[in-house]
Amino acid sequence: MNDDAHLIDALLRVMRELRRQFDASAQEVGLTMSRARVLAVIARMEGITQAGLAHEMGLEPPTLKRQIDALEADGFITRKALDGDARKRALHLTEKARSARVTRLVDETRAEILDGLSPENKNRMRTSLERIAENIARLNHR
Amino acid sequence: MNDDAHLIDALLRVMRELRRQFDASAQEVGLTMSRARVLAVIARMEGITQAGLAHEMGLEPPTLKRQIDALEADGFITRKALDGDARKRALHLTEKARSARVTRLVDETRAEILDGLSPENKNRMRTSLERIAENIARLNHR
DNA sequence: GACGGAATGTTAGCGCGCTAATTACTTTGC
DNA sequence: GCAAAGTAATTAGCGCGCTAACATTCCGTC
Repeated sequence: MNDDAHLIDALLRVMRELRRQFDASAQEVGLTMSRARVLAVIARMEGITQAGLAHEMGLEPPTLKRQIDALEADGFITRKALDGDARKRALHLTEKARSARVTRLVDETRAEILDGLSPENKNRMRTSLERIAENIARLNHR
Repeated sequence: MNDDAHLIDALLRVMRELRRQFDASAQEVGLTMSRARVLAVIARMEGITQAGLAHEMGLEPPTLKRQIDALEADGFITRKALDGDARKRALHLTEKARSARVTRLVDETRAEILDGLSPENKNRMRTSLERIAENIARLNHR
């Protein structure tokens, strides 16, 4: 009971600190944690649409739109019109976003944050998180 | 490597969903997750100052100030001047905040979200989170 | 007792998540 | 072929985290 509150407190606190640290690192290349994550997904799925990206990341389209605007303004990505459907816009990385600096810095920061966690612990954590996600989904559909 | 990215993605996603669900539940009594957490800490430490509360929760004072303003405006807490120090202001719950509805709803929502996680899994998660927090702190002081 | 530094709280301004509502286009069904 | 329904992207507006900068009040030292 009280322990449960403590666990959720710890989760929230760690997530805040994680974001803060990641943002501080990402600042070196002109990014934030959220924007770096957007780039990472586009790198995996070049040409994806905004709706597709929002679904892939579990974000709402308006949230994503602002990141995409900022990333485009800063020269990390481009929006291209699609032939078949005038509503959709395909997203692509620029050379700037593909540069080793960006990807390496993100990878290194992530590794440092998870340093010392055994694969078993990571797997257990993933399993617990999935369970929590299921619980929330169940609550949601009721 | 890629698995680490997946783990952090899962963490971020679950935290977003957790906040969304908690906010939806808390709306019934006119609260949000963040504000419910503030009330919970004040309940444990009646008369705490804002700086003390910020430290206790790991939040920055300006972040807390807005929650306190809102909670005071909505009649959940009161600010009282302290005798010895004209800078400090002590925080107290009102009867409204102490009502069973508020505390029970928060407890129930938390329990539902963590339903089905064994004590061992919760402990392992806490341990892993502590490790991550240590890693972040180490990065920070460098 | 006056001065400089520390602590408390506040203000201003930004990033990132959300929902609700709008616009433009596509698809479906009659 | 056209109206209705659905989909992609956008706009507007809110909550919650942050940092930077400021006023006020204490406290320690001289």
